[in-house]
Amino acid sequence: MDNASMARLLAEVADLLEIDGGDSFRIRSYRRAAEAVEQTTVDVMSAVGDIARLLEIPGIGKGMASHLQAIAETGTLPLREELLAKYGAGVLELLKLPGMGPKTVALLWDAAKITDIDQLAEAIDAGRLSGLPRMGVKQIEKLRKGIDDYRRSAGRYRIDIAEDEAQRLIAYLRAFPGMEKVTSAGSLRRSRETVGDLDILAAGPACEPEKTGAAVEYAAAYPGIHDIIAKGENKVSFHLASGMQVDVRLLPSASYGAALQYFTGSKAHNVVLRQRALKMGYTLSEWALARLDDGSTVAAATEEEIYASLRMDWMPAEMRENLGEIEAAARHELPRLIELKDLRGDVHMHTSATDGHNTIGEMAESAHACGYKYIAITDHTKSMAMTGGMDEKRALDQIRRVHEVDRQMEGRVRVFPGIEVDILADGKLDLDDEVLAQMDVVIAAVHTRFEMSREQMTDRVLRALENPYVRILGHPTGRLLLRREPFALDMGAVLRRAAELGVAAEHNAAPERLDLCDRDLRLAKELGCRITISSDSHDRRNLGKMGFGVRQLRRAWLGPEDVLNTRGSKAFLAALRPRP
DNA sequence: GCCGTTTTCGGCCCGACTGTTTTCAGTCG
Repeated sequence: MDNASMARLLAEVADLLEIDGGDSFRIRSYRRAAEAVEQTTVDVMSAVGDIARLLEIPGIGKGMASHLQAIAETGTLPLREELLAKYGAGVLELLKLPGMGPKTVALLWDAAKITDIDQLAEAIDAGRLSGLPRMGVKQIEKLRKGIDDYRRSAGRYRIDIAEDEAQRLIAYLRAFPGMEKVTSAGSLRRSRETVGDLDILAAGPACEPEKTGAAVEYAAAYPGIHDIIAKGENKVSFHLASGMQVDVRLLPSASYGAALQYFTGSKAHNVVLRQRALKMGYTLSEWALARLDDGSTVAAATEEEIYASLRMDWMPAEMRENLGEIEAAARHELPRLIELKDLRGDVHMHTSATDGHNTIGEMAESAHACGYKYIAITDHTKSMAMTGGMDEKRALDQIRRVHEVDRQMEGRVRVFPGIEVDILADGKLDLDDEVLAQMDVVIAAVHTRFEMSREQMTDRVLRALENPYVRILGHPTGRLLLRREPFALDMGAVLRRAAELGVAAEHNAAPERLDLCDRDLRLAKELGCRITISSDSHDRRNLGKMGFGVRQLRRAWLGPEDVLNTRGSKAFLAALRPRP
């Protein structure tokens, strides 16, 4: 078992203990241990024999070490089994509903014998919840909506999780002799934020027609399979343990490009492309681009040949949504899209002063190792109490330390003082202007998770933008993909005002955030609002991990000139709203 | 359940906000 799975088990115990009303400090120990196991570079599975190594991991003590040993041995731990037997596994899913915490789960379990989402939905419909403590009309309505949202989003997976699964499977398939080209297609290749199912294409000698038997059997024996949906001559479909559906297609090499084009989509892109082919006297399928009259193949082996035969330039998969890319490719006017290597700095990160794991110096060194020329240190402010957010005095101390590290780096990496300042309910910022004035990078961000009308939220952000020290609007849509409802915001109004004021909008590249969806990013470009991309790193190991974020930028057709941190440090600061 | 040297016991994390409470419990980050 890998660290991540072990961490998940510990986190489950924490959740279950919370429902059970356990000691809050003990619960936190399990949570901390879960985080520790996920973060540590120690491979717990191979270290369980050596208790001293486990104890070296901060947050793991004697008790937790023996739990880890139990997990390694049995795949679970007694406390978890005991609690699962009492409450059922469904309660863990209940916790994922917005507004549903351990106390409410316990209440529902206690008073209405509700142990999973289906039972909750049924109880709501039957009106069995009204009359329960703290279950007013609004609360029940919120739960009903939460269930709907949850069910709608279930079945789609965050891109980073899908990519992980795909890479594992691809590595497995490539190990089979005669399966040479293996790649993912579909929405994963197009870099959608979420992916419904995996499309994996494989070609090579073992995938040629009538020779696929052994390769099919091999694919169907993938260790991660939960159940097989279909198994044919050139296709195997199955579910993974996570519930994700996978289609593996075996293709003759001669048709690889046609299949890759076809299964990458999108559907809308393909429809228009096939119409274009027809007008030119061709027909396009997953097997080939062929002449209508005699059926002879025009192009099939590579995507480039197919697009070229349709008198178009090849385009990156991220663009294939029928949003004008076909016309642009036909006119040979496709824009150059931003690439990871264009980035020269990262301007949003946390240190151990608040909820990060590393010092300023460590972040600076890691940035240098990533090839960055500059970073900004942007810890939290005081109203983010749980993160140890900084008050004015600590913020000033932090500025001094940042300048010190900046000097020590001797120009290898510039280190700018900054802050991720919280926007309070009235639109005011959570730090005095005199302190903000000393920061190079002031990111104003909404951290509320409370329901607020679209108008209120928009108003709140607009007011914050008026503060002259704000230079970047942090993760404006506040989306936590697939987890909670995004808060509604009039993005048009906010981005337009930001553009007027010279405030840049931040695209948070952390895969679980990706705050600006491609639609918002397109909107920003349209409204002339500049963009920054940041890792929001809380750990130096996440510095440089901007790949998924950059792929979203590419989906919005953004080029290096649209994104501010493709510029050098001076040009970057100069491009932000001027400091008063 | 973890941690530490002022401690091997007694700390550990807090503020904003909502709903339903007429004074506060619960959720969230």
